[in-house]
Amino acid sequence: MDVFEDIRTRAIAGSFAHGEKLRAEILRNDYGCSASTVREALLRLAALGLVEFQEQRGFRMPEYSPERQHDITQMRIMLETEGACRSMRHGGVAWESRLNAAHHKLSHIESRIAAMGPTDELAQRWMAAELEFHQTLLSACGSDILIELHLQVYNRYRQVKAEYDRTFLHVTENIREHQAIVDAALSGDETTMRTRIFEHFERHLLPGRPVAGALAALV
Amino acid sequence: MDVFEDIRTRAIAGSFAHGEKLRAEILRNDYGCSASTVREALLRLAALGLVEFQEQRGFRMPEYSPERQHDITQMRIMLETEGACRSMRHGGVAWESRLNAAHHKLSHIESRIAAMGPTDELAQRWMAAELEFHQTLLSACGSDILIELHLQVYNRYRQVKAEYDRTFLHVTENIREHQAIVDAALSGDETTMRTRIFEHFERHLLPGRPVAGALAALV
DNA sequence: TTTTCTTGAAATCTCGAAATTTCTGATGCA
DNA sequence: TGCATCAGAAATTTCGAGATTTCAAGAAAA
Repeated sequence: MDVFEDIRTRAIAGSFAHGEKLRAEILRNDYGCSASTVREALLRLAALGLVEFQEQRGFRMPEYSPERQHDITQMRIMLETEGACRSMRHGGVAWESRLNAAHHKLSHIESRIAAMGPTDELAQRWMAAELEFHQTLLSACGSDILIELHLQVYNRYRQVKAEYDRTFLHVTENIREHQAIVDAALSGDETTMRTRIFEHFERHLLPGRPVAGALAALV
Repeated sequence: MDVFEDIRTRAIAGSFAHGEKLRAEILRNDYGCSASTVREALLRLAALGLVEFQEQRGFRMPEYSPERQHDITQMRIMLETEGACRSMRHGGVAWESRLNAAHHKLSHIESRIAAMGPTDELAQRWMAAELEFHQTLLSACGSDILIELHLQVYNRYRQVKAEYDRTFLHVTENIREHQAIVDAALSGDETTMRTRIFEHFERHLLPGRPVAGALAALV
């Protein structure tokens, strides 16, 4: 079993509490491997910001704070607007149809959740489809490093919002907002795209707080 | 000795050739520690993008390509304009004077290099002062994650430009461009700041290539 | 009561050897 | 020659034990 991948998933899905200590000696039991192997996985997660590492003091989950959520959300808005706008320029029809397909898959899952409530299996499929949609949005931007940084921020976002996600309030709004983003992509207007992405994230920002540079014009 | 820190410095300063293989068994000799300790350091560097890691195939330095340089430069422009503009809003006089001090220190070193040529000791001090200046630029932006991502990108940039840096062509232009950025900070005009940062990096972008979203307006 | 010291327990980090996987190049076959 | 196969060598990864450091609780001092 891939220890790194599995711990990463758990760290994102909220299996560990905020601030919880992660002991290699304990986690090894879940995987039947040595503590060193777990330690290796944790070190890599730490470098991605999903786990905190202090020398001689081991690993722990990051603490939750509203400021951290605001900060991460702002960064997602920034990276996704930039990436989406670049994709609009260089992606062409191929990109538009991939985006459409990703949205279709996602909204299908979201409708079922809205109708029958969130089962574990649906929640898991939603996680994958949500990531795929947002990655498709950036996929034609032409910048490897933008895509890489976005994945880092996306993972941290999921981690912060883990328990929020499980409730699936706002599914209906989500469907509408995602659709609005797809429409913006097809319209070809970058300002519309920026606005739509901002609106998608707006409710996760702290109210009454100054908003980022390039974003300010949208408010 | 801190193995991680030292290998990081070497990876940035250009001690290793592009594409060179990094064997833990070899590097351990430089530090008198076990291969596992070196491996741990390399894993962390890999997660930062300074070293490439492939499962069962070890570590190697990233290959150089003009596209990679362009990509990293664009990302630096994006993150630094964003960070600098936010700092201008929230930093106040305290930030302005810190920026002034950092620039003074940097330009002092740059003048000496321009006059007497780049000794090893001056080059090392330049590296530290250059980083400090650009970090000071972002230091009042209020976003931990922006600062963290910027450091990642900055390190990759240094790595890509390692041998270029050692020549110290353009020292004179650098002094002028850094001064122009400080002036923009004092003027309080964000558009000026964006332009100045773009001009500082312009010569490291590929000519005749479409430029990033928010940047396009400046060209 | 509060602070500092001591000390045993627990956690973290390092190590070298063993297990596993990949690489190399030599051999055999078409 | 060109291609597949198969050792042996080399590199990578895993492992558990031992060394080092931190943590926690109680005793001594202020």
